[in-house]
Amino acid sequence: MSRFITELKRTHTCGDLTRDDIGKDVVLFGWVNNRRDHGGAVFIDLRDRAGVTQVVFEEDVRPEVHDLAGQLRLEYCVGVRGKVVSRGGNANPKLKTGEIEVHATDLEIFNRSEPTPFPIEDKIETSEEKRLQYRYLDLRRAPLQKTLMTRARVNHLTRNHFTDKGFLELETPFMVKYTPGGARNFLVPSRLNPGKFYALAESPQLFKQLYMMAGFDRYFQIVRCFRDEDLRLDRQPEFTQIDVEMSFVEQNDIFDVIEGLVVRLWKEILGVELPQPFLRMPFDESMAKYGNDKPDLRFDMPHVVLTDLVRQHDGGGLPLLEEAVKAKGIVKALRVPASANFSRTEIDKLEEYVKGMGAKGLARAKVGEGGEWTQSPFAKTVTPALRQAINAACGAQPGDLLLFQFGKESVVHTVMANLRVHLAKRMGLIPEYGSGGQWRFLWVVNPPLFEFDEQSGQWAAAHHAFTRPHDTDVQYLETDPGRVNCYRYDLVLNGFEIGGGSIRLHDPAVQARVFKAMGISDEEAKNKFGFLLDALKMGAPPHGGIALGMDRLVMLLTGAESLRDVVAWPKTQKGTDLMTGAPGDVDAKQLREVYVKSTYDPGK
RNA sequence: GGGGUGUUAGUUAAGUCGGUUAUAACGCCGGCCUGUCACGCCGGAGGCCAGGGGUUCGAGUCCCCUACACCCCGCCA
Repeated sequence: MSRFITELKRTHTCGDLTRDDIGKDVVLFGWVNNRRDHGGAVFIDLRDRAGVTQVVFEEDVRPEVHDLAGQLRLEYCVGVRGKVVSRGGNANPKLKTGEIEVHATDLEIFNRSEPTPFPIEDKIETSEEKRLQYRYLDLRRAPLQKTLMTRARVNHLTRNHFTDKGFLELETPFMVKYTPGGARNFLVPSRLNPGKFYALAESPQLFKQLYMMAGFDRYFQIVRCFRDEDLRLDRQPEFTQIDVEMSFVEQNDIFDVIEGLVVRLWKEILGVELPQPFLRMPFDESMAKYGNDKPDLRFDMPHVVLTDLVRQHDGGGLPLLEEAVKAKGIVKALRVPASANFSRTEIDKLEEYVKGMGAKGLARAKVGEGGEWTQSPFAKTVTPALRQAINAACGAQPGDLLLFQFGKESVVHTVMANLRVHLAKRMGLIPEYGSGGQWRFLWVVNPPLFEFDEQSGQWAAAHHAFTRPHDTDVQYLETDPGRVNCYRYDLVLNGFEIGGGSIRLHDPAVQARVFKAMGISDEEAKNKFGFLLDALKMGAPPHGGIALGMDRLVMLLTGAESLRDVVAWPKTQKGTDLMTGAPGDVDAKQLREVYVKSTYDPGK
């Protein structure tokens, strides 16, 4: 057998060797990244996760080793022993190790490789389907290796940060009792308890609060969470949170700790000094100017709210807008500067784009030299007064294009929020992916505690039922629930929500009033959250916390195009694993064992 | 549940107005080559054009359905 591994231990990685190592006898392990066979000399680029080193096999040194080297092909896994030699005038400046090469005296092929389904190169154009099917090959590629190494550093730095600040890394169960509200849970049938189910934890929320009640004071965990919801570019069914909870704190104390972590990560990983404190923006302002609670502030282009203006002008000759306002809808405009120079075809495409999000259309107006509107469904009927008022509100200049949405608030916000970002990408204000080197962090603060749920006709918790209302708003819990704002906060970066949390409600009396406002009876509350309500009654400290989306942080730190590029083993948009075929069938016996019967009918 | 984009050798792409043998590059196989690093040169193999149905004398190309992947809406406190 070979002396490699047992006797010949690895002395260096493929990224280590420099001019300082010339003359050394070294042992390298790795994969054949490229080969160039010149007959009498075979050149191999040997790759491991640290880098690439050129290895030379010369016929007149060790003929049998040279012959074996002739058999090498891409992705063969090999061990090499040889001498480090200067490349002199043949140095390759593209390689970290480019000043040297290894003149091989021994070679072992640990394993040959069939031709891989796609090349193991930094930039490939292979379909993501193929990449996910052979994920272990995709992960051999340097960009993904770098990303996962960055991910490991984020984990490490996070543990250091919180440990330094006196936090305890404590664990919470994944298999928990189903609690209503929030994300849909994955269910796990209980074999020992027929007909009963566990839920996979969508977050450690309740348990971390209970840690506070147990007196642990400062908790953190880098923890997997599970949500059975539809996937997106930035959403996976299992994902990782940096989960934090603290006792005896207010909102600002949470911000300090988290900003400290983020600043540290950006400094250590990117060498970027982030300005502190991060911007804080009220929820209402974010909704008005950007249409959502996760604005991308790398560019401006705010929404212009025209609802009141339309009302003041009694519709101003625009019956559609008048109707929208009367039906408690809103009217918004977006000013596209003349320099963007959209063609008619492009604007028609924009209209198709917004229709896909539920818009009825995309009303527009081109602003003329005298402020008049052309190419607009509103041009003929709008009163000059309203037109001028809208122009002024938008800051419209001749040649600008105004885009309008009106109607139901939620639709207008969704459409205009997405349109704003879509236009910015088209106008080159932000890159299609990645940060463009701009890091616009902000805290979105003071959102309402409740949302009105039209389906049930009830006020429902906008976030969760244990968020602490502002003390000054508690008085409106019974009379005007929509007016109650709360200590809830989201950390936002470049249009992505990368974290969210709240100060929790630790006062059982206020808690009871919150449940009442949501139409939840004492009995119902006890049934659903009894253990937590009990805990609140026995010396619960004031506490609050936050969870950061660790995968999203890494995605933004590395400029990855999607969460799938920062998760080692991700799921497809339908939640499947193309490599293993999960989720898969189980046989009838397994189902009987857990007292489950499938109602799925493949014929339907 | 809805809207959109895509699917052609192992891989990435081309394929005209529907026309007879579906091209190319990389990879793969065989041969040559001692300074390459996107090595080079000569030769070769490789295709259920995603699947099903339809229109047609004739379909990779036109139509319908399905599957899968991706982006978005809904959903995700």
